[in-house]
Amino acid sequence: MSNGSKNSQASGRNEVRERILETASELFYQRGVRAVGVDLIVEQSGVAKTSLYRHFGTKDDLVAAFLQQEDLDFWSTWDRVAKQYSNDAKAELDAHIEWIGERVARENYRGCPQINTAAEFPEADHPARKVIERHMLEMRRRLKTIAEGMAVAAPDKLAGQLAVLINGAFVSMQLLESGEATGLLRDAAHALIN
Amino acid sequence: MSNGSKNSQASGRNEVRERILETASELFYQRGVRAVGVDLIVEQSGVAKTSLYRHFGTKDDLVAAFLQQEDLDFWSTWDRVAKQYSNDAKAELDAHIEWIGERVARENYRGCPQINTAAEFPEADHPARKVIERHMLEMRRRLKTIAEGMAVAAPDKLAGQLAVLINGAFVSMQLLESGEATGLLRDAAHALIN
DNA sequence: TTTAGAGCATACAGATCTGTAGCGTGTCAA
DNA sequence: TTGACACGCTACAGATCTGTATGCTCTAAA
Repeated sequence: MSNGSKNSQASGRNEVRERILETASELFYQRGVRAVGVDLIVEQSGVAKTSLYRHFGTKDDLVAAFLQQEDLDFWSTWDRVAKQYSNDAKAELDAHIEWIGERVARENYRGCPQINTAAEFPEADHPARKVIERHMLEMRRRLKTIAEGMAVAAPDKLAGQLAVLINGAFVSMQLLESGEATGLLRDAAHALIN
Repeated sequence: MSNGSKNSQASGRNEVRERILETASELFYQRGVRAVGVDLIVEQSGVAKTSLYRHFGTKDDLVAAFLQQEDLDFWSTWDRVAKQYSNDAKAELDAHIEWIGERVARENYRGCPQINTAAEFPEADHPARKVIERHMLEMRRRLKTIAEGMAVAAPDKLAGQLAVLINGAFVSMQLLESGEATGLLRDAAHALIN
């Protein structure tokens, strides 16, 4: 029972915190935040409830930490791809569209965590809200940089269109065939650029 | 206190049912479904809890009824607009984009109810799921009909792109300026058509 | 006039939720 | 060796959740 690893706190200093966050992220994403109680997170991560509250204070803060981590991972993938096309904005955009399209087509894909959580927590003062807003603005900012690299007439406008398009792909699993996303996004993006 | 109207069941035969559904819809949409308990709906609609359960069976069924009603209203607006451009697909599309853009810019806009609820209820067998899927497919179907009316090369593909774009607008309040949606959508749609 | 049923009100069962208290144990640094 | 602390475990407080039971009133139809 409990968990496989038997080291209590030997290896990493924040091993417990990470295990909680990982378990919570998986559950929050797959089932929805409000559908997952802290008791379930505690049970599945094999951790004491007191540890969860020591590290995160409240469930709302844990939700914010979840989105913060997702945000970090998302831009980390973005950066890794961007690095390969440092002087070709058009190719960089295509590459982003490709991995995003692939991600959307994955088996257990459940949409963008930021968008999903925004749907669950409308309250403007919820700690997750700040993370979500930052994430959205960052998306448009990065797309604008790429648009500027392509020397289009209105980079900010194109960035907005691309951002809307990408967000649309995140929430349109129901009406896209499996694997349709990448091609659809790419063709749409090219049409918008011209 | 309670409710203004003092007629218990005089006027409409389903007046109680409608009052419950209206109140629930408002609350579900503004606060999120899981955040709203049936007790709150009962209190705000000035109705007995037993009446709620007599009419809707379970909360999940009430959620499905909520989405069904939203679906109905949405296509009702769509049809009213479509009727005015029965022989001009391009103009019809522009008109749809306009009212959708306006809706997205509204003060208390909180996104598409279908998309929001899908984020809250991943379970494939939830009664709301059927409604959501139907709604999404209907969106693409209607856009395809319009695309065919415009005699483009690949109507279904264009319909998919437009549907993704519109869904994107529904979830991108955070990154669009107020009033930016309509113009952005229209220009993007025109670019996609050519 | 009687009867079926729609609605209201209250109370409650039973589950689940977030968060805390109290206590024992092992580790690491002083 | 001793003290600080992170962690686990159990139990619980207090709120809230969905759904049901019970009993009353009023209306509409038979």
